[in-house]
Amino acid sequence: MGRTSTAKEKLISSAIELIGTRSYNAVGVQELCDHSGVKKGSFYHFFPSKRDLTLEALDAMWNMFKNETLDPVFNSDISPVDKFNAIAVKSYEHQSSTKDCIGCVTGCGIGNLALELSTQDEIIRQKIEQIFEQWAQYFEDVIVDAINDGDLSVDTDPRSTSQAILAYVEGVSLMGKTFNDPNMISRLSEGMAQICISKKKTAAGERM
Amino acid sequence: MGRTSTAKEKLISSAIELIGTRSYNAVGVQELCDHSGVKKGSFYHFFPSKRDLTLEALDAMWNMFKNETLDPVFNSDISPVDKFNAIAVKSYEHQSSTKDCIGCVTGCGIGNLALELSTQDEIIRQKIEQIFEQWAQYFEDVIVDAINDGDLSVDTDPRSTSQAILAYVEGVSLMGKTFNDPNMISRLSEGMAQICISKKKTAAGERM
DNA sequence: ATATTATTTTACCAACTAGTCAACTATAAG
DNA sequence: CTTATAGTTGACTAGTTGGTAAAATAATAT
Repeated sequence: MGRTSTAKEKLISSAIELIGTRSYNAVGVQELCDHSGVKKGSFYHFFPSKRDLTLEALDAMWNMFKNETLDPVFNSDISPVDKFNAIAVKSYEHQSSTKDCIGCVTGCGIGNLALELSTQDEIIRQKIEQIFEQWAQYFEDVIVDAINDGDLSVDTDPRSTSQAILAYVEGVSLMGKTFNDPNMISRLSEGMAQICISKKKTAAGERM
Repeated sequence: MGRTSTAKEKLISSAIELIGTRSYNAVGVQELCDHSGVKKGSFYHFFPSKRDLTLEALDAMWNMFKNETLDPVFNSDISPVDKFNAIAVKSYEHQSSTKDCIGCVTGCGIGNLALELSTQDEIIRQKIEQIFEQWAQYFEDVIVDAINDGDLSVDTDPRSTSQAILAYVEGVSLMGKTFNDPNMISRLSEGMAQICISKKKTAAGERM
């Protein structure tokens, strides 16, 4: 009943675009509305607050990333290494085309919000924590596979290793954004592979 | 001539504290002044803008980190691995005591500003890029030492490896802040060591 | 002791912030 | 066609933002 609207969806994609390329605090409700062609009264008809929009934008970002990147790669029938490589290639291509398009590397929209808001908004922090846990789960599953296939040492701890890989992915994004250089991302796959290598195998002889 | 003042120093340390635990855009000039016990007119006597304060705060953060953490560790006469371990331990201790003190893990103040402002303020982005380059240089030097000592494969590319380690350090900080858990940082040393391990068969040293 | 200069203070600004509200309008369902 | 309801609109807060201008004050070098 009543009339229908696309305002909510438009606001969410504007939030992804504007907050994603700048920051939460640098983008105001008014700008979000102008960019969406929505009046401020409508904004507050659909969202109790700017924070609630951001929470929904975070969900949308994560779903897009899952559907367009994670699921296609991790559901495909390729080797664990190739899965990491595929993620690295997709990440590079994404940052690279963003740079071509708007002139700057924007990094990971989720990681950006994580650093900006984790100490300021507990609800948003928890949402991002959940997203990161799901994201790391993709890595963990493939690490378990690799251990079972004998491609990785049985000494590898899947959980902490998957978190380390996610940390590395986020760190590389941060470097790419800071240097405004997509090429920073091209080292991603090599580093991910190295993090997987269990230390214990070399404990006897080598120092590092 | 004229009178002397500590206002500038007080403003810089307030900036490090307040912007470091929240964010650039979340902390206003007025709050910086109140926290320093300095009037706004004095603020603009010493700094042309909030951005200029931030630039000086960034310098101060980097110098503190160098003097208190990097130099003591990297100038000491311990093995490369132990140097990485020492950095990891100091990072953990710092985040841990911050959490005890103010209730949250704040991560790396420089990395926080990097993600918040890199796409918005080119001058600040460049300053952080320079800091990261100096920081990576510490890692690069020790990697070269390790190669010369035979502790690391001669195939290791010191430059890209040092950047990868810095990426990992920043990524781990990001995870620690997002999960609000200093224990995230304790995996730091293991990951750093693994990133150093060169895959001996890699074709050529890719650029970063 | 004075002139010089660095610093402090107060009051101010225009633009912007997130958020509110009540009147208005379009529409889908009965 | 009516009515209930979902969505739209524009005007409006109250507080904050970064930044300015000029007068007042304190210290220092001469």
